[in-house]
Amino acid sequence: MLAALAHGLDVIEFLAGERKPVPLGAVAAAIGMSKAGIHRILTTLCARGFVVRAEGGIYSLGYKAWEIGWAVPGVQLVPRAVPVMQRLAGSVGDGAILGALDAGFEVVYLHVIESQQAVRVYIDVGSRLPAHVTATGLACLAWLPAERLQAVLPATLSAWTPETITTRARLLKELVAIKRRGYAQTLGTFRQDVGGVAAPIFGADGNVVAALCVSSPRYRIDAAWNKRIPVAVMSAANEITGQLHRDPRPNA
Amino acid sequence: MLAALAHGLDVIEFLAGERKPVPLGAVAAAIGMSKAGIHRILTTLCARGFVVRAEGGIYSLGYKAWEIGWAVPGVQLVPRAVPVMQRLAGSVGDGAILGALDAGFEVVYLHVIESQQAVRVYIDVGSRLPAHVTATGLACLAWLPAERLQAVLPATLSAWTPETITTRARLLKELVAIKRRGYAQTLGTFRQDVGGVAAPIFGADGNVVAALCVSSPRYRIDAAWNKRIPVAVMSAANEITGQLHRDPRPNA
DNA sequence: AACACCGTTCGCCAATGGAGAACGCAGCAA
DNA sequence: TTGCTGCGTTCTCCATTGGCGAACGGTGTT
Repeated sequence: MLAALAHGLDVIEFLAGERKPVPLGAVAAAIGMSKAGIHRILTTLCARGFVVRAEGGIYSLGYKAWEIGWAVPGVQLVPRAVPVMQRLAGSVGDGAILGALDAGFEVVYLHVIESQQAVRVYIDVGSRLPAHVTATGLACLAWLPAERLQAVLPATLSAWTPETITTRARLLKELVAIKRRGYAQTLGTFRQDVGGVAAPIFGADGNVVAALCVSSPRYRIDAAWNKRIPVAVMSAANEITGQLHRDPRPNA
Repeated sequence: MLAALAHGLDVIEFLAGERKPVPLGAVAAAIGMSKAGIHRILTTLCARGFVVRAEGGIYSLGYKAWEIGWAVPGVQLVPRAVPVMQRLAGSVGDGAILGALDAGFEVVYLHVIESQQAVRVYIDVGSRLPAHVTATGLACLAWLPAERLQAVLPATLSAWTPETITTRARLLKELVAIKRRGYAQTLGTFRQDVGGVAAPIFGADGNVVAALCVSSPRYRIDAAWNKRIPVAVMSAANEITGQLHRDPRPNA
């Protein structure tokens, strides 16, 4: 491991976590390095535009970092998913969430359209959850080629609530059911009072690239909800898939 | 400058430019380092999730990079601007672009809603242009506090077309006019056959944080366009400003 | 079967990263 | 005004470690 590079990434991650300009001393304290060392790192990062330096030596992430983020393979689907998500959120009256698998068994949220309801489910763009606790994750896993699934399945599944799927057998069985049904549904597996429905989005090569999810507070999930939402989510996800097939860009 | 860190950033930028998985050898060739060295860099980046390694040693950017991008101060306005941009694009029948000042005198495009017209103006999210050639840039500059403006004004203004503003005097005069008028308008200053209208978006602290722009092929810009578009753009920009004031998040 | 072409590992030496101390410059208090 | 304190920055030096060249091991090709 390259210490210098690793420390630089530490600094970037720290600044990202802070989400606001930070003085040099605070960075040094957080990383556990001398101010001199941090100073050199920040100087390098500034020279490359990853960090910007304001008067008096306070530092924050620069737009270069944003630029890099957009170049990650797979995220180009976001701009094309947004209009569809917008419409979905409007028609179901709840928030819409777009997530993808990363690092094997984790879900990253790529985009979020917030619900207009007073009581909403909050999810941050860029946040991560284990795949087996969320509808989004289950939808991605269900359509993963069998050997890829075996490769990413961890030895143990963490229990987030009493209702979380924690055995490999139950998970596999659930994934089969999801694939047959066409969508994933969870109720209380992530937080007890939250449920969600998710459907897969396929890239031009036919592989799952992401999943579209509508999640809602549990008390709002009733027979009527179960009748309307899955259909709406699947049709929206299919629409995005269709767009990706018609007009496949460099990546995604 | 930290060589190790700088090389790591080189690799990240290179992968970002490629926008698709790349074998180790190609990275080494592009950066101009030994395969051994690149290997260590990539290993470090993988360990931190900035890069993902596929079977057989081909590498691409990981979602961690995307996550970091969302933490850049100022980009949080994007999700809230998107619905408004969507509506704007729909009503004017052309594309909408959101851009912000970075590195002093550069405009970075934070989000793009593509026009549905057959003939469109293409702009990539994350791409950069000098502020003085684009309506977006002029709008940001016009509302910049005077001392900030002086600080970022470069000695010379590059000429992109015969119509580009290239003297400091003309630029300052134009900025005053823009501020009075409430929006910036360019015609042929970036590319001869492109024109645009942009209006500023203000953060909760009252400073310009970005500008909203509608740009169009020159031949479509006529009296009717000039009547409709500026008003629509200003009202959309104001709407975003209003949202930022009502609900100021951690940053932006 | 021999070859060519990858990515990966190994070992070595000099370059350089990082600590600590010294510096300069604010803002503040006496 | 004159110290003092808390910053960010600069300097110097030694051990660390970064990066190279070479060797290795796997794959696919001729």
